[in-house]
Amino acid sequence: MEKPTSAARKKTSRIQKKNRKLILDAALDVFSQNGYRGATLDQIAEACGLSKPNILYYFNGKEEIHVTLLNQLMEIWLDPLEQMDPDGDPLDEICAYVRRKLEMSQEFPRESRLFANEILQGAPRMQPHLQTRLKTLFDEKTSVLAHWIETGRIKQVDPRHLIFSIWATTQHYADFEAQVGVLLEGGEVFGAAQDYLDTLFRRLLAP
Amino acid sequence: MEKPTSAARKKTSRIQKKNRKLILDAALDVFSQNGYRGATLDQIAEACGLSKPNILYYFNGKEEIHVTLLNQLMEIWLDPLEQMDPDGDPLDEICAYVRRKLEMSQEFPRESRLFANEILQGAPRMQPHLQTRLKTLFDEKTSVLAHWIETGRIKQVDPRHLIFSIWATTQHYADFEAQVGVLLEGGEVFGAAQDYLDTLFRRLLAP
DNA sequence: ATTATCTATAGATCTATAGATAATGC
DNA sequence: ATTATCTATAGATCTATAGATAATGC
Repeated sequence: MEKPTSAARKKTSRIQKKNRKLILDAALDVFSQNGYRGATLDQIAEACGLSKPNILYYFNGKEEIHVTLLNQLMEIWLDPLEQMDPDGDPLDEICAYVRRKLEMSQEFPRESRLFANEILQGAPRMQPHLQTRLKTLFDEKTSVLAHWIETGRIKQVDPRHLIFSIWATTQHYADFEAQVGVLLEGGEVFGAAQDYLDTLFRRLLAP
Repeated sequence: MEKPTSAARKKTSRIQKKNRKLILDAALDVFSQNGYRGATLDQIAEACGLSKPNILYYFNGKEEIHVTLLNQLMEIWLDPLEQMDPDGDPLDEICAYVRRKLEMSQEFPRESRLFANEILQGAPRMQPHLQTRLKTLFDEKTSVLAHWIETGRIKQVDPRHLIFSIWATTQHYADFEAQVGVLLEGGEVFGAAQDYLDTLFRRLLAP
């Protein structure tokens, strides 16, 4: 009799999977552009071609859609930093990390903006994630950087602010795309950005 | 008989000025945290202690409040870059610019977030400003930077991406404060940020 | 038999206005 | 006389549900 909660559902049919994916993709569009409160189910329904009640058949509400997106996002988001290898060449590892982050801005600008929106609003739904998964990874990798500095393999800098500056410079191209677009007026953006950021961090860190 | 439009109003009484300021300050809180669509007149009314209809006595609607804020913001926002002196010492001028921008993040985080929210959503209300005032200033200052590079007073970089990276790294501390706060857990943030960014841009540019 | 979808609508929330009343400035 | 403020509410927009119907899987 009772409608199965999406969590308790046992079998997920092909249609289930497809429609959930459709909804999440449309919701990513809408949430990343309007923020949580600015987004409406109407917009999501329009974007994915399903009716509003049909969307609520797949998700228990607006918030559940948003939270599902943020949870998925966290994994994608941490991946590039996780890949930074403590045993690799320090400068190469850092520059490869910058490159991966910049590629994420190019390929997943909506995800970047969804994340920016959430943090900008004080991370009301993501703070638990930040305090656990992100914080753990951040501490781990700043230790790696600190060790590289101690052993003289890269120059002295504050590892925490180094990471912040990598995040800031790479995500800027997705989050502030509207501004970058106006100021550069056409032309290839990411190639030049890649060259610039590579130079930036090499000159900062090369011993 | 007709209610004077706020634009056409001739005299602005003391109460006028005070209440408009109260409203704009409250609106800055609300818009910067929730974005345009996420903000409500109720929240603004609550925050400034005036009734909703009273707010609409001073402004013709939600949008007018938002636009007024953005217009004021544009001036504050361009000021630090305008101050960069073509006749000063290049490296000092650039580092002083970085310092001013970082101070803005520290002293005016709400303004930074309001701006970020607007750009994140594709700058629907600010694009005209970007295309005129900002674009003009941007072109002017990238020329100055290009000239400094040609004459060998700072190292070779793409001036446009240099400015982007200054914006990104300095504004990050205001816009992503929720994240920075979780990861640094207390302690003085801006002093260390200032040192780091000074080092970053000196090592990038010092000839 | 279960899963998926639709129409209609309840109930909450929002922007904005109407219309009356209080406070202020000549 | 003009400026400032309030109560009440119209009208639009939103989330979510009820209840019926169609499509799919044994």
